[in-house]
Amino acid sequence: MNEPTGVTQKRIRTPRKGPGRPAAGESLTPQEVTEAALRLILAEGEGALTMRRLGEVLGVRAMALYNHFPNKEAILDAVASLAFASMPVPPDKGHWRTRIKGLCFGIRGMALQQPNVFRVAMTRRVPPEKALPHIAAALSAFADAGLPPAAQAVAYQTVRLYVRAHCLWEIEELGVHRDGASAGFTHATTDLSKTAAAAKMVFAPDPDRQFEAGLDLILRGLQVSKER
Amino acid sequence: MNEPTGVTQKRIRTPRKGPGRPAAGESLTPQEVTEAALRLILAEGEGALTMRRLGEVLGVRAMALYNHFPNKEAILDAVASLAFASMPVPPDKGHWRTRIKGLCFGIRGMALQQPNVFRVAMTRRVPPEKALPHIAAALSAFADAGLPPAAQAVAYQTVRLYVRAHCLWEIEELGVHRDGASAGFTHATTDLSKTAAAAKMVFAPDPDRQFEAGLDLILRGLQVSKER
DNA sequence: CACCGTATATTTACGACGTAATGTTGATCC
DNA sequence: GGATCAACATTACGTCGTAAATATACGGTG
Repeated sequence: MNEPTGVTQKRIRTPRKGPGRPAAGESLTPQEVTEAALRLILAEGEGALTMRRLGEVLGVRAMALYNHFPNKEAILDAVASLAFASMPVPPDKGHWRTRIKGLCFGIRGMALQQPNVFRVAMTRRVPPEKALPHIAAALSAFADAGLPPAAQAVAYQTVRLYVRAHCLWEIEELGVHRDGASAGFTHATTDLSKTAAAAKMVFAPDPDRQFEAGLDLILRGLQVSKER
Repeated sequence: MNEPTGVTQKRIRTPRKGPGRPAAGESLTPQEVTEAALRLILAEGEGALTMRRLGEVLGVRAMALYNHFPNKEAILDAVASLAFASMPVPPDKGHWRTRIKGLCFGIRGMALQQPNVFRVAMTRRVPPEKALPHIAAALSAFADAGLPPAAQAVAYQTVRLYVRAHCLWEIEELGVHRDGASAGFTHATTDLSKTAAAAKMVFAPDPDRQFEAGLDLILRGLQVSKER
């Protein structure tokens, strides 16, 4: 039940013997703490992030962390910001449609590769300036699509919410559980078959196509409102 | 810090004196437990749902609950199912568009009236048969819109994810916090004004219009794919 | 009526959690 | 070279979910 996950979390520094100030240049920084927390979450899920555990990874007792962060919440916020900053932002070149889709697929890529980190990043509220590159890129694309500002805002928010929800749903349904282990597809096609063959599709395991299809659906609506 | 919330949680039955089997007809049922848990969450948020606290409300020690549920997770799952069952399902009459919108607005209504319960219901995975009425109603409407089964599935999933994400975002942004208290609108219009006037809209406090606009955007795309 | 198994509760206890409060050390500055 | 202070350790508190052991009353069976 509590077996090691295979991913070994290296201690960054060997634990110190007694109390007192550490040797010169051996002091902890918020960056180190944040990155260690991110690695811990990446490997074993948010549930594995414990003050004691994080301290252990950093070669320090739990309470030492409170010199750099006011509480655990703040550490998680920092992790979320860091994760957000690591998401790709494609350049402002090409058709607006491909730009938007590139943005969305980039986000989904991170969701699939680092589901635990993604979940933390999406669950917490992140300061808007961390997301500013993405916002700017999206709005620029929607502007190039010929949308007036108000419609840009609606489009951005709609796409953003859809992408977020789909990715969270996908990593949840794929059984990437909160605490590291991964399970098989649950394939919830119980006896919905009588409702419609379509119902099967709703829970069917083709997330790639579903993601793109939903995205295209939204962008199609955009196209229409542009043409009017 | 620990002040009463104004909403008093009544004890359903007075606590018993000693151990042993309760008098006839005084035994707990899973329904009672589930409903009490829902009331607790409704009034004070998921964070207030504690085995001890729930037991207290039911006039019982915490461990007594383990006779009816294997663990706390199961109780939360039951609450989620109960909440899901309480969501309105409009009848299959009228234009498909108004039916879909009615469905969505009904869900959002519950989200705004019972944000804490809604969050629990949306956060946990609920057995598909509990959502079957909604699924059936939505698919029926999309079928009436002339969509083939595959497109019905895409439309359903897209709308579902959007509605869920918007409602969660809204109750989060409106400051209905996880543990009962409500804060003001944070109005995160820091210095994004330089990006575009549209950026302001993204975070602007008009959730009603935003919700409907996003929904219309998606349904507009649907209309197009129907006409082809 | 006496008896007993079973369902339901209480009691006690364990380990893990976040963190408040306090103690201890080494580096740095006047 | 003593005082200051930053960064750690230590101890402790209250809370959590829940495992294990125990006690009681009801429903059958003799």
